[in-house]
Amino acid sequence: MASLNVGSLGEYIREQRRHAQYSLRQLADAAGVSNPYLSQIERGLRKPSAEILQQIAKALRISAETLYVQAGILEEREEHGLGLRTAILADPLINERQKQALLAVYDTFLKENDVQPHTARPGAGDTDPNEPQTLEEYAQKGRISDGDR
Amino acid sequence: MASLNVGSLGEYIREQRRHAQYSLRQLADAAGVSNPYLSQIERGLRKPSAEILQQIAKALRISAETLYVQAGILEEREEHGLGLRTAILADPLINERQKQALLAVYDTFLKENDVQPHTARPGAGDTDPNEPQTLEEYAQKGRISDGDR
DNA sequence: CCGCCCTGCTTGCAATTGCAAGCAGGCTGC
DNA sequence: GCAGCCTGCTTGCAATTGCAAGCAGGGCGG
Repeated sequence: MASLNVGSLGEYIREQRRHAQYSLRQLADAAGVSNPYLSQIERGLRKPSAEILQQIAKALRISAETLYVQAGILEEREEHGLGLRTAILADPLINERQKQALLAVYDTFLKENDVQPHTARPGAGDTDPNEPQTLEEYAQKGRISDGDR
Repeated sequence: MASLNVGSLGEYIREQRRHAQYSLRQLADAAGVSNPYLSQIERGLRKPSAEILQQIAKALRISAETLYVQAGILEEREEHGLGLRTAILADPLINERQKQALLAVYDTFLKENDVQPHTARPGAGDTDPNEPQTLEEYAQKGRISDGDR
C-alpha cells in the first residue's frame, strides 16, 4: 500500500531547514508546531498531517507541493495523462458551474464514442463518423448565467 | 490559523463521488478506507490525513492536487489556463471535432470571466464594449474547423 | 409477511498525532 | 568552577484518527 515515505520526507525537511539557517526551535516556532514534534518528523518517527505539512512548507518558504511530492502524496508532475476530467476540475480560470458544464459536454462525447466514463479503455480510438447532436445544444447547457468575477 | 476547511472538502468529495456514480461503500472500498470513516469525512466531522486524501483522490480519478486545494492545503496554481487547453488536445478518448467543440466552449467561458485566452495581456481598458460574438458562433467555429480530415 | 441486499449513519475502541515538560550536551563569558 | 543560553532529543498524556461491528430504513422478489 504505497504508504508515505516518511523517512525521506523528514530528511528533506531537515535539509531545507539547515539550508535556511533555522534551528529546530526556530522553524518549529515559525511553523507553529512544537519543537519535539518537528524533531520527530525530521527523524521519520511520525508522519505529519496535511495541515502540519502545509505550515512547515509556509515557514520554509517552499511550495507545499514539493513537500507533498517528497512525502509521496502527490505524484511527480503527474497530469496530462490521467484525463481531461482532472484537468477540467483543476483549472482555476473557470468557475464550478462552468466546470460542470464542460464535464457534462465531455461525458456526452464519451457516451457518443461508446466509452465508459471511468473504466474507460480507449480501444481503437477511431472517430465516430456521425455527429448525433449539434454543438449548440451542448453549449446551451453551460450557458447558465452567472455574475461573479 | 486558517485551518482546513473540512466542510467544503467533504461536500466536494461527496459531489465528486455522486458524479462518478459510486455508492459510499464502493468508493470506500476503492480508496481502501472504511465506509463509516468516509461518511464522516464527507459530512465534515473528521479531517482526513494526507494519506487518506491521496487514496480518495486516486479512487475518484481526480488529481490529489485538486483535493488539497479544496481542503485549503495547497494554493491554486496559476499556470493551468494553458494546461486545460493542452489536456483537451491530448485526450485520446474524443475525436478532433469534439476537441474543437470543447475548446470553443472553454474559450467562451474564459471570455465570460474576462480572462484573456493566454495570447495577450488584457491591457488597461481595451475590453471591447460590444459583445463580439455569440456562443453559437463560437460553436460554429468548432464545427467548420473539421475541414481538415 | 419474511428474507435479502442495498443505501448511509452511529457507536465503542486501538492506534496515532501533536504537545508541555524536562533531559543531555556544547559553547561563551565571568 | 558554574551561570546562562544555545543545540537537539525523550517522556508521559490529551485529543484525534481510522476502523470493526452494528443499526435504521428503503426497495424488490418470493
